[in-house]
Amino acid sequence: MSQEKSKVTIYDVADHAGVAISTVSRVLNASSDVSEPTRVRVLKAIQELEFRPDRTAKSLAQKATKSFAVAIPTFTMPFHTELLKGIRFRLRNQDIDLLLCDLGSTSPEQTLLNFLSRGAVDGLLLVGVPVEDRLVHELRALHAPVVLVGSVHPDFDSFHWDDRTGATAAIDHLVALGHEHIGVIASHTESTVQDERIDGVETAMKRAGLPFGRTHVFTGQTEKHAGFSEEAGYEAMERILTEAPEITAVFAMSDVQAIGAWKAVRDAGRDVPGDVAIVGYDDIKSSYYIGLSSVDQRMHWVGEEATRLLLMRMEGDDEGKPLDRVIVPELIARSSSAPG
Amino acid sequence: MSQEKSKVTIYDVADHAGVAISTVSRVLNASSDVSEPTRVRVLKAIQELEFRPDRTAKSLAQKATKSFAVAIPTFTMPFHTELLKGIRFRLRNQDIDLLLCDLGSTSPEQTLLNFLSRGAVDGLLLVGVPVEDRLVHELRALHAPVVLVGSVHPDFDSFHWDDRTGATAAIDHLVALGHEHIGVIASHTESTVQDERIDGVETAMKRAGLPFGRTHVFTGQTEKHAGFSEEAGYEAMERILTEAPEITAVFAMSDVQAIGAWKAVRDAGRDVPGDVAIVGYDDIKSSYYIGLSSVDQRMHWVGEEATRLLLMRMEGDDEGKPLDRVIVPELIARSSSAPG
DNA sequence: CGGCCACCCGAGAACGGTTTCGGATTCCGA
DNA sequence: TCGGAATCCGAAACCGTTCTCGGGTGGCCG
Repeated sequence: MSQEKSKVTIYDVADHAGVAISTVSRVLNASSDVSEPTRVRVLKAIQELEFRPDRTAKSLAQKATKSFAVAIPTFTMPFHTELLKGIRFRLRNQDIDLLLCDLGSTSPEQTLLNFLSRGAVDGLLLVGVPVEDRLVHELRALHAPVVLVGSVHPDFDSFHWDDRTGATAAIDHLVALGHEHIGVIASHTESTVQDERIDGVETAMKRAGLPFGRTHVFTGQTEKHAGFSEEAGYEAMERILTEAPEITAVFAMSDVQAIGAWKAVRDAGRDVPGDVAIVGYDDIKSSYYIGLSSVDQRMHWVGEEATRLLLMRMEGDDEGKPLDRVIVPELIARSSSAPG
Repeated sequence: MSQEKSKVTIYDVADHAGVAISTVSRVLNASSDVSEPTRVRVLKAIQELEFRPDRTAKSLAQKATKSFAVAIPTFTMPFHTELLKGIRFRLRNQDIDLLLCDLGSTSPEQTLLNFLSRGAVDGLLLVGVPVEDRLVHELRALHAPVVLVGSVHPDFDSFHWDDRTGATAAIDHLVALGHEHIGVIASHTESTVQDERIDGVETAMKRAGLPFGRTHVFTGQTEKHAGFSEEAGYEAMERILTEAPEITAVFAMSDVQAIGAWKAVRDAGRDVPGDVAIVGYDDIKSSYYIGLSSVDQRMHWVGEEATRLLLMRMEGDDEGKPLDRVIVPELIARSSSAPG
């Protein structure tokens, strides 16, 4: 057991095999241009010395890292899990490493800029971050392909959702069940995503000839997770039950909020869907377990496709214009909004 | 807008500022030994050229990547999510990147070996992989600190669970509720973890003077996720309901299986916990939502602490013997095993 | 006025690979 | 027998940093 302290390099292998380092390199990269006898000699030397090429050096020389990053605010949120599963699925036996950059919920922008300033990645999957001018500039400086998920920009490939239609589907469903007074549980933060969904709600309600206004939107006061938490949903529902008892159906901006709302209804001694029907958004795994109706964004599929596209770009497939794919969410009806 | 095609290097900056590259490097690394006037001159040059130091080159020169990997079989499994949250929590504002190596459920060993052969990381958090001799050798070749989670080896730091006690706690709980015929839902794969838990069950049953044997262990036939899936739990429960109707309480090896079992009970027109009480394992988020009793492994805490230790090791803190921390799981009683 | 010590900064050698370029063999047909 | 192409392989440049070492200032003291 020759317990070498220092790392064995390509030079050691070359010495041991009696060849030049370039030959060793050729063997490593399965290049042709090397005769069988010397090939096995080098291979034997590699074996005996237990040589492992250094990843960093290789990256520097080849100007490629064989890895890409997915930057995402709080990757452990339940609805991102499905996305990650999709990414991972596409990556199986691909010999490409995945760098996870969690942007945190506080200042995603800053974290991202900080991260990008390093250029150590062959591609970037940017999830759920609105792309502003300053950011565009930085992304270009990456000199690597970028695929956007959940946001749009003319300069980059993107996958994003038709939030308006998603919300409309939820409302149409509730209206079809006979509900006339529908409340919305939203987060207290500003976001275009949320605005569009509320817009969709308004459209659907108007189309059904039902009243809807800002007074039908409720929020919890909890700061946790920017108002997307279970607690926030619980609080919002409490307010609905006391301030707007005429409401018989609730549409929440996320399943997590919806779950909180459900709990509030139960704690108030009321019944779901008997007294209040509930529809959430995201269709996380738990919703399936507990029977919460929800709007499915096809997260897994998006993860897969976005990764596929990114890999293509990373292999140099430029083919003109950036792609802009719009995903239309679909409602999944379950027991939390069952009829009757 | 000087749209440089090629990347701007430290040489360009040096030229532009009229200094040597070593000086630029000094400025970058906040070293002293550089006078204020030249410092601002270099800084200005960096600004104007929008210079970003290359991460790969830096890593090569410094022999450090400022990143570590967590290798884990299927990182999207719900009970790993909490672990990742803990890791991430410990990493906030740390300027250390996280490399995710998903080992897949098929041949984790091989994937890991393949991944390690690259040595591009300052440390490794190895989760849920039994450490055999061949692997030990490879891990040493990493020349980087390794922290084990969910397995043990005398040569490495490790965090692992006292599965025996965890199982015992679950059984004690059910026994205390008056159950005398208790079934176990297990996966059909071999694993020391599972063996130890079943061992714990036996001990607890024996202590309570109740019968227990291999005939009380049930599995589903689904191959999905090596029998740790919801489907497998469902199938196992079906078998229990028909083959062993005397059983009034079930202990499942994972919450996911328990959820499947619950569904099977419901589909059979029976009641939880009235007809069958259920206790799971892992305490995933969904369990909290649906009221499933479970054994908590303190995943978040473990993730935090393991990361903390790894970071310490990465900073060169060797301090003698590897640490071996045993975590004692605790039972969380909820409605799926409520009395009466 | 000479010597010594800080203080800055530049030259150049690493770091561990890839890749271009050209030289030395060998093989073959003329 | 010789020219030329094909085949293998070595020398050296290169990737973009860090870091060691040493040299040139200027100030201060004897």
